[in-house]
Amino acid sequence: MTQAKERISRRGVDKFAQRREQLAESALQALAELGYARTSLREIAQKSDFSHGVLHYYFAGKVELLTYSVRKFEEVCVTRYDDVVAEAHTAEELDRGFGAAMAATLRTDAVMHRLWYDLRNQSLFEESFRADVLEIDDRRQAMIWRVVERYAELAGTVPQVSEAVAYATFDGLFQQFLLRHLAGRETAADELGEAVPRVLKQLFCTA
Amino acid sequence: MTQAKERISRRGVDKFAQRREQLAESALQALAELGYARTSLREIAQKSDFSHGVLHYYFAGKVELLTYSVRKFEEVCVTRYDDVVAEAHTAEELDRGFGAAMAATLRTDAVMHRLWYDLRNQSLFEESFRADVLEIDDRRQAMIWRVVERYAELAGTVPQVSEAVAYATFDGLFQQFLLRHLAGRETAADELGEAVPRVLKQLFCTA
DNA sequence: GCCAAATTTGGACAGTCGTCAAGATTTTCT
DNA sequence: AGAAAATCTTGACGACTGTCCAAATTTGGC
Repeated sequence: MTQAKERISRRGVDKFAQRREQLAESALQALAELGYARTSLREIAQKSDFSHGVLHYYFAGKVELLTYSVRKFEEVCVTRYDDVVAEAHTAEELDRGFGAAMAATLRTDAVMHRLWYDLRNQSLFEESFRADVLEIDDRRQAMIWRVVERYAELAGTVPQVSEAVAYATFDGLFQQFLLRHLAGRETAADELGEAVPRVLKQLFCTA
Repeated sequence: MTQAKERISRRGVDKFAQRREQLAESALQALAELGYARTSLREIAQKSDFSHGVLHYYFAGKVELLTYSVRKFEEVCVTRYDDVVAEAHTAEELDRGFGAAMAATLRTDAVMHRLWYDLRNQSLFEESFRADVLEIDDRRQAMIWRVVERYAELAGTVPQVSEAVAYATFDGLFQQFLLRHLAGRETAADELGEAVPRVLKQLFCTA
């Protein structure tokens, strides 16, 4: 019997925590492929190199595994556009770059974002994930706001909408084109990349 | 043995179809409460006055029941703001009314919209609902566009965004405040009602 | 009121699910 | 190398799922 807390391997790396990472990775893989409703512990184990029983050695139960996986998911999700912000030197560079980055995300990471929306929705029904989901959502909102603020700086204007509204706008945009993209519309990513700069500019319009 | 198609009762009303409606209603009730992932046929039957076996008398299986229910759901969902459009005589009346209507929807029908987002997300994983979901989404988009067009008419301007972008914007807005609302933030509906008119006006800004 | 058709019930079925624990295996330390 | 601890496998459990069906019940035409 081993408690999770007091675990230090000889070489200083925590092997226990390492396995948890590894299993959470497999969990995310299964979730992204199948969706929350159809992902079982046995499916997750099959994506890993272990048998299904091992999950209860590293996690107290399904909810802890999934909660941990959601937290891990966060890391990929909340810093995506930061280098676009860092590298842009003009407002036009920024809005074009932002649009291109979102389009690229849609093209390459569609299934991961499908998972994100699925988990966020589950949090509307289940209390368990809600806190983590809200925290991730806040950090995504902050990520978008960094883009908006940088644009304001570069263009010498001030945003006319709140942080929440700016995030809701781009998130809704992405989700909409994700739906179209996964439904097979080839042009979805291009359309998104084209729409984003225009919407960004519009956030600064004085009505 | 009775086939569904050739069924006409004495009084002209189709009792078979009536039961299907009734059961689909119970299905929607269960789905809205529990979410797609946790809704079973026995749960649905328990919401109705029947036993679980009857579902296979009126529907070929679970997917047909759910598909039928999704279609029924559509009716509630795609004409919600039409009277706001009809009654507004000035641009200001329209944007205020639209905001108030969305806020009211958030307050009274939060669980139904939670269901809608859940089903739309399921369609990203399962082929079965996708066609119906896309059709409903198109009609919701058209509903939003009617508001935008009417506003253009009243204000004497022309919208600067496409139909898809306009819909994505308001849908993202609603979804974001729905999350906050269901997470317990009391002010969410008010904030939404306040944000909507401003966003609507901004769709007409020439960047 | 009778009989056949339509409808409803409740249980059985084959799977799958999360959970758990006993035993086999591997790793680590002396 | 041998003992102890950590790790992994395997099979079992009770509960739940969608599906199907035989029997019970209700309905409608005569």
